[in-house]
Amino acid sequence: MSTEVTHRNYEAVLRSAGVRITRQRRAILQVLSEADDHPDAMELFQRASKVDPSVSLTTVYRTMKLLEEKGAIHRHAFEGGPSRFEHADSAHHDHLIDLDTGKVVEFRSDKIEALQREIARELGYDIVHHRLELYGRKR
Amino acid sequence: MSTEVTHRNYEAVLRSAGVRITRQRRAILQVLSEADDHPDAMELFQRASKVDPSVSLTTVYRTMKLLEEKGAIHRHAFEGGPSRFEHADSAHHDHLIDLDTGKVVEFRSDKIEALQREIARELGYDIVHHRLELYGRKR
DNA sequence: ACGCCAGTTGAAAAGCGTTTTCATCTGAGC
DNA sequence: GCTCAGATGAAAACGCTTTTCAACTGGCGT
Repeated sequence: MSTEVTHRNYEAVLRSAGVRITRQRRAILQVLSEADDHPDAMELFQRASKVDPSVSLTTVYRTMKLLEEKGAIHRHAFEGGPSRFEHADSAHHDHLIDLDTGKVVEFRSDKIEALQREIARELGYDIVHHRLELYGRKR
Repeated sequence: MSTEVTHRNYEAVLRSAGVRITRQRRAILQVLSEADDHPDAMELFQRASKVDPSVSLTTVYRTMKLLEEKGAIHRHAFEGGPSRFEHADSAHHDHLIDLDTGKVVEFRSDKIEALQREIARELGYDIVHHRLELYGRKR
């Protein structure tokens, strides 16, 4: 199923980057492919430890850095907390963070994206990337 | 002139918060009121040190925290760098960061603001605050 | 199968920006 | 001037992340 495929994709990314597929990395990639939330390094470490207790937090950070450089994952530094990671294969979206629960909701607005590009152009710039985060509370 | 007025405003904010106006705070407030950029704590420390060498980095942090709590300044944590501060008295705006120079350009879009509120409402949320940063390069 | 060795590992230390601790000082109301 | 809660600087602690380093191992060649 798709978990398997995604998993293999991560491995393929690393393999084609010329890095070794170790026991620890396999555990981290599995956890990563099974995650449908936005885990931070500590959460990934705890989940991966259950798959393979030999995984260290250091290696989680190293692997995330690798995957980020290869473009396989995205790193988000939401306000006042550690970096959170998510698959890069999904379509672009921004985030709404629930201030009470910490829950992260994804959304997407082509209108806003277009307006951003327009504003940047007026200022004489091309956007390389952006960060749009809404912090709110349930009505 | 306006620098004086702004300076006095900061003092008034602190005074009405029941805190003491010390030599060190006066130096920091002066530097802050003369700044028209987005300095970080280290930059404020260096500028304030010239006004009064007895100012410490610790006190800069403490004073910024105070002013932030009182709503007199805004703190921005742009990607991969220390927090940067700016006066809170200007109208709301977002930021475009020049990836080559680090320069920060302010902009404002009521259309984007309205779309953000609309999106949050559709998701069942009220926005408490948001973060919109464009990272780009000169065309 | 086996050896080799560059790449990888965990543990510990270091890094970085920021906050906290603590003993000493000082602003500002009397 | 006195007084003392509040402020200070220096140093330590903090939280997250990266780096160092000696030991280990994946995966190629044989």
